[in-house]
Amino acid sequence: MPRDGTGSRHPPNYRPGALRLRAAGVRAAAPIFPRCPLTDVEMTTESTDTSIDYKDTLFLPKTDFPMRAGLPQREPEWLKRWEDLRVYDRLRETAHGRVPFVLHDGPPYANGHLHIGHALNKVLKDFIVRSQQMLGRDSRYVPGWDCHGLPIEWKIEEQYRAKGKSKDEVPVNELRAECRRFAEHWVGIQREEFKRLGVTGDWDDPYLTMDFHAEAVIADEFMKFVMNGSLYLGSKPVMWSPVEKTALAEAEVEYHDHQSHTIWVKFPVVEGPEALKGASVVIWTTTPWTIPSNRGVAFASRISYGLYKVTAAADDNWAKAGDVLLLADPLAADVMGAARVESYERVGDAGPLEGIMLGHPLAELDPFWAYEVPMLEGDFVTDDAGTGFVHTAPSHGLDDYELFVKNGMVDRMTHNVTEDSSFAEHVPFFAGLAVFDHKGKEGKANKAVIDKLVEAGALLARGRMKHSYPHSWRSKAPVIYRNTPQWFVAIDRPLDDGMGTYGATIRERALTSIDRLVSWTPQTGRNRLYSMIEARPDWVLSRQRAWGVPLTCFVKRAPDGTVEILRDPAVNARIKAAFETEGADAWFEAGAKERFLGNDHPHADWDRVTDILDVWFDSGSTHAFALRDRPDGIWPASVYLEGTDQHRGWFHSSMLQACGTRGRAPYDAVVTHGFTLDENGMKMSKSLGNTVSPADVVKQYGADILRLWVAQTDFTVDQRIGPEILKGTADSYRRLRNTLRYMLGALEGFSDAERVEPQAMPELERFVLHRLSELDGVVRKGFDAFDFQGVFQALFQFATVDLSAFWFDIRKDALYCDAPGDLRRRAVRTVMDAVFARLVTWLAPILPFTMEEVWLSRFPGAESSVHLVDIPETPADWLNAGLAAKWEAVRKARRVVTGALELERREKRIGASLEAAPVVHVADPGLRETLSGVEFQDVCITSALTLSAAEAPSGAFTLDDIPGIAVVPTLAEGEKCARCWKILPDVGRHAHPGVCERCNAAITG
RNA sequence: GGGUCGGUAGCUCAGGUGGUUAGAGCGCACGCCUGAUAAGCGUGAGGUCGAAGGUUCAACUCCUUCUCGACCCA
Repeated sequence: MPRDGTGSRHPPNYRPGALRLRAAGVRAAAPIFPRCPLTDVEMTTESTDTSIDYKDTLFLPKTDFPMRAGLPQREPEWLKRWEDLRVYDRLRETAHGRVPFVLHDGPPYANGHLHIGHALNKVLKDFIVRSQQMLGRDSRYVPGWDCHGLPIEWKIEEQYRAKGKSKDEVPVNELRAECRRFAEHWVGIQREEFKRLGVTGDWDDPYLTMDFHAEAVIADEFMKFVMNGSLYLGSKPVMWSPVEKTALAEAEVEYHDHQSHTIWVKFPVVEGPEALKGASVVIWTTTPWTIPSNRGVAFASRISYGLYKVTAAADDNWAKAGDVLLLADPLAADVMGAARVESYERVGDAGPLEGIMLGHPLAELDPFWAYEVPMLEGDFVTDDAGTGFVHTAPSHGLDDYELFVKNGMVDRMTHNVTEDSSFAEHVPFFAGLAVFDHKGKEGKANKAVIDKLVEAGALLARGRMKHSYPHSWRSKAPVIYRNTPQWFVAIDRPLDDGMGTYGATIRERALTSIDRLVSWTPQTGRNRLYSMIEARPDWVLSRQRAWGVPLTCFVKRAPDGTVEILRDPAVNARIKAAFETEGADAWFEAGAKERFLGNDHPHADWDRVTDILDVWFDSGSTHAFALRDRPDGIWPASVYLEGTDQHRGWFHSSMLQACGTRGRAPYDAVVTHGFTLDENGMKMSKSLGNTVSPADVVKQYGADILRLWVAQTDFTVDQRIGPEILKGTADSYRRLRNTLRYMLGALEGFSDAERVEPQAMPELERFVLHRLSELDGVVRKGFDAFDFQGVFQALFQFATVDLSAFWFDIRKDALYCDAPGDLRRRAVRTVMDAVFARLVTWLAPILPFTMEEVWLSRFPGAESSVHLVDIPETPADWLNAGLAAKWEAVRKARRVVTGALELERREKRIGASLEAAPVVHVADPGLRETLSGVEFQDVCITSALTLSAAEAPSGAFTLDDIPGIAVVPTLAEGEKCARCWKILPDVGRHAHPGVCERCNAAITG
């Protein structure tokens, strides 16, 4: 359709509803402007003064704030600025005396670059730290690093091997020094990577678990366990590589297929109900070599067991007619099949199995095995494979071991297998025979055991099977479970330490803390930690490694095998003092024993323990040296925040450690986040090529986009990230950025002199104040509940729906065209200023870079920073529920008008809404009065608008969900004001010929 | 294999104790504006609420099973 660009542009065939309106005899109830039916409108009139450009007389938004952010380039500039301004330190000075809030940092491990999980974690922490600060607290954050441990030690060993050296040739403290250098290197790198994300904190003085003070405190905390009697020397099965003759951690193990023997073995009932006399319990195992170390048989009471009698079998068969076997009912047929039984019958139920005693299958051959084998309830027993009974060797399996711990039978641990997986000298028949040889190939042990079982008549069947089996990832050789001496902390031993408020034992204190002292976000975390701590066995503290804090204690071994632990505060004090100045290396120096024992204890009697502490003890102790011992510290921490995997990790070890040394949890609140997956909800992996690294996001989009992604996601469960999602995040960012940009433009030159009191404002502005007050509550509550998603969503919707699409759109006219002294325009700018002050500070914890840019654009200055201010108070009396309800109704009515205009636009009868002057039929008198009081033509952005009490003519526009309102569109009468673009009848009657009355006055001044 | 948690439009999320045609924003399509312009406004199309059973007058909401995914453990 042709356009002349000068005024009204009604097509010749325009058929307005006005005719119908007139025909229906409707009279406008409250005409705002004279209105004329469209049939009376003349065709396009040439404007008389097209030569005059009134644009310069308008007050258009003015700002240098760029529409496009260029975050990747510009963010480093803000970082530099914050560093120069010493923002974090300055806040510490000015916030002194406020209510303290301390998020205690869970230390990441100092190796490798950051991945997306690190970024999520630290950004969430930063949301908390910044929001708490701006909410009026003294919010401190000291980042930390976990520096000891196996992964770093391996790296150094690898370097040695590459040079053809063995780590055994290297003096311990030389190795430790290498490890320290390695950790230092990565702490430096990670620190810069974290800072790049905009994370604020005491980056100049972080805590490291390898700081001398930290090592001294960790040792000191350990010695508290020595002194309170909870430490003991025990024995526990660990993954053991016979080839390398070393224990392996789970991470050092990989699973490959392995060909194993399978055997079905009979254990005769020697003590039990009459019905079971002469019967045998049948077990199935893939590790025949563990049979000589058998100490029990596990069953599950939820499984149904039966007594089965063999009625026919070949004469040369191991299973003979007349044998009575106990088997799980669902598995009986399988077992009989494997045993090549020709026929059998079920002769009865097994009955209760608790308390039944079995004999060892090799007991007949040698008194070595003449002990009772108890039947024990084990919840790990299943009836989907095997026999429904599990042969239990507490020294060679974790389930087995824990079952014995649970039943108080750890004294029955065996020591039958030596370092190279061969049987010890004291084991009859098998001494010297190995499970795996020095190359990891099958040894002679399994075959020998099977032969002896046959000889004893205890074998029911045998076979071979291929299954997934753990191997050393270094030698690729299969591993075994083997018990080794280890140091434990007793979880259930009552501690006489005067800290019994929440329980006598570590477990009691932990469980009470979980229930009564700690708040959980999300709530599911409570149960998770509770059930873990409720069920966990004693804490194994010792590792046979070099890079860590040693178990600083001395032992005396008595000839009967018992072990005494030295408990001397003077010795402990010497150790701590040495560590403070020299670090834990002091323990490994020559002469350390003599130095620490001093003259109080015969040096020959005592041995120095050379194991190092589980790194979980290090990080579990961070609350002692990073909170308690820092001048800026408080205890307990306000909050700990980590991934859900840390229920098993840091939350757990910190809890145990603190319950042993302080009698309660070291935190008041725990926040957990899920894991970050790819766009399809799959785990990220290099091989799948679906990884997203924080560095890539920062480079492509900027840190604020990554932070925005965090804010938009529900962090309490697993989140997704990927190209499409990030693109969406960047879109949201742009939308928000432009809204802020518009405010900057609209506020240009605003001064206090312009301010208007709320009472003097139009209702629309007071409605916006109401929304601010409402949002203030949402933001404060949301930040305190760590609900960043809720906060951001509320603010984003406010910015797009209430501001951009509604208030800004309506008030553009006032902002651009009203005279500067006009009360309405002043009210708009006053409210705009209030919106700005809040929106920018509310968003500052989430988008620190962009909000700083926005802030500086308005308040430039060398000392200016949004991060030095608080979220402003919002007057409670801005809240006005009545007004909110009223504007809810107004906006509904507006929707009907815009709907009607849209139809006109579709039909090409209008373009801009200012071309229209609709008649709005409102059935409800109350609503009609409301609309007449709010300058509804402004709200609808039409040049004129008529409210009518009359019944709507048929054909008037309505919306199903908004009854009682009908709209008849008509065209605005008059000429287009060359300045405000409204079509008004008075245009041409003023000194400035092409403009309306208002504009004429505005120009004239 | 066990335990825990989760699966609502293309994307990010809302949907008290079960109750009218399942909502929002973004994106997309279309239209408008051209004085927020690599912007702004409007309208619209998108969902068998992971699947199948069951309880109920009524289920996205309760139960069971299955499936997919994640974490922890084995």
